[in-house]
Amino acid sequence: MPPIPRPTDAELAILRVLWARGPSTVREVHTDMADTRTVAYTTTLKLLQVMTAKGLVTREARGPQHIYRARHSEQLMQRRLVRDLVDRAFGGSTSQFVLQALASRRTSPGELDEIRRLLDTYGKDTEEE
Amino acid sequence: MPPIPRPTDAELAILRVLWARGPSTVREVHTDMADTRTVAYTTTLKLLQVMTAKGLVTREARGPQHIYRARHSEQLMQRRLVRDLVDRAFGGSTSQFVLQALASRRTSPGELDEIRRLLDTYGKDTEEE
DNA sequence: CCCACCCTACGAAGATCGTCGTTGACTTAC
DNA sequence: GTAAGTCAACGACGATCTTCGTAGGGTGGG
Repeated sequence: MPPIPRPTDAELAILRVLWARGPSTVREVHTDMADTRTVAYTTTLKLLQVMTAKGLVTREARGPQHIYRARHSEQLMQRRLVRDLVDRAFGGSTSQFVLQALASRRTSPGELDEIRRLLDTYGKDTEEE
Repeated sequence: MPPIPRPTDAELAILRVLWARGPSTVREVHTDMADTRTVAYTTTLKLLQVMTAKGLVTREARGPQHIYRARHSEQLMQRRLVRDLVDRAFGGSTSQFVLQALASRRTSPGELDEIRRLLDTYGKDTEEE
């Protein structure tokens, strides 16, 4: 599959650990997720194997264990997910999308300012497809 | 299931038709979607039956056929989907979310202005769920 | 040497999803 | 009244997702 598949919920949870920790072993990913969800070690392992086959992560052997790392940056994957949702649920309208994002939960004045700042500094770059 | 389930891709496509058309028969939904995807009539019917069981749509009999309507407004469902994605992929950070939304595709100056206007007029209301 | 422990690999079970064929009921046209 | 068309219902199949048990290989302690 040349195109990068959309990660499932469980896969996304693992990716978030990898983005936060950087390259990690299965054990590290698994213990890091134990706070939230409780699954068997082999479940995490299997997920990572499947994700490797899908191209969502890469791995390299180090001694007896493997080091996994997210194949795509967090930002790039986030953009993909956002674009996907905008297309599927908003007919491609970014402004409608942002509107519902603001309305989806009470946004703090601090975050509103942050967003305003983003809007102002936005408009120059469009790299990294 | 008391909580409203997240619609799947196929279900969301049907919901979009219902939101655009208003209450509709299976036939109407099906022919309306024929432009995009081509599936058998019974597939659309089955989806609508499943969605009725899930509580995503309601239906009422009119003569030999049923009239289906989306149970929740488009905006409310959009907010749900957005909140869900913000939680799953952005750790709850709305500003990061909006940033990637802007970066996800080239946003036209018109839309940027529109978003700015939304930001200004935002900050008063916080009703509805 | 053998036991405990860690690692990967693999298969399989159960659930959900999308798809469609078939059936049976009801209407309408001849 | 028979044939054609429309409709809802249902079962089933293949694909995918998530979960876990089991097996097998390697390493270290006693």
